[in-house]
Amino acid sequence: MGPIRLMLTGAGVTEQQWRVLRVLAENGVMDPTALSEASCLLLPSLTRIVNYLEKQNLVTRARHQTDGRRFLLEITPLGNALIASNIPHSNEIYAALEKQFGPDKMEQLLDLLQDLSNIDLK
Amino acid sequence: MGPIRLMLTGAGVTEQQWRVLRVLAENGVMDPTALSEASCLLLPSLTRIVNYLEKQNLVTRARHQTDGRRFLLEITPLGNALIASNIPHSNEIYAALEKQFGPDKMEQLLDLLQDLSNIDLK
DNA sequence: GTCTTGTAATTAACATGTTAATCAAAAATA
DNA sequence: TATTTTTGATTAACATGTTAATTACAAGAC
Repeated sequence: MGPIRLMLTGAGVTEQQWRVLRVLAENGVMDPTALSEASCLLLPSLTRIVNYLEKQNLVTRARHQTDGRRFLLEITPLGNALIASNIPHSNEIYAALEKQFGPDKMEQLLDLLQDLSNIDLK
Repeated sequence: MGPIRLMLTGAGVTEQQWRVLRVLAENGVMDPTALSEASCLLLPSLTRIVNYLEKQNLVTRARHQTDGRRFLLEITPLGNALIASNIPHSNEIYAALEKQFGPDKMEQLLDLLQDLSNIDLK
């Protein structure tokens, strides 16, 4: 995935940081558990990533109003700007990949992977 | 992949260490470059893994006779014993997965992944 | 209300992923 | 042959993956 890596290097974020920001941009406020699920990251990794993104003023962390265990994460305007200025290029790269691979094959592949991940051995 | 992780924990190795040992058991003597390719690891990761496996007396490292830059890696009898005593269980797990997923779908999936990895987005 | 149990998130410790820099040895070139 | 270039492997630095332990708070049971 060379082109994607290039785009991310230009944006100054890693794959995982990009994924976290993109999910937050799409979903608005989320708690760490939901965000980790949606961004395919384990909680310990997400904790470190959010710590870093918070220092860069790309996301904010606030305590939940009623449940003192939970936190609420939200992307900042700076974070949204980073996404907005790179998402077109990102989408172009994905579209080019899908076109070259074949939209039909892409759909087959995603279906098969979904089926595989639903398997519970035993 | 819970069952595989369980097996590996029982054997006392990680996924990557297991892969390196298995490839060496199947292919005999290999240099780091070939081994990294065959075990899907980048060279820096492989270097660390081989360092560890060498300390555990699971592999040996020797200089190449004619090319002073290269090394020759080989699995030890202890390493072979580790593989031999766990490979039957490993094969059972894979067979169960293939059966539950469907051998036809498994083949389709592997073919699609191979095609995808062959794509070179210019 | 106290005690127990469960849950959300973090921290700790170690292994691997990733890119760049380094080093030694081989190969190519003048 | 001396110089340059290339190659094989390692090291360095930082980010993430992974499992276990820990902490703080919430919810239930008594």
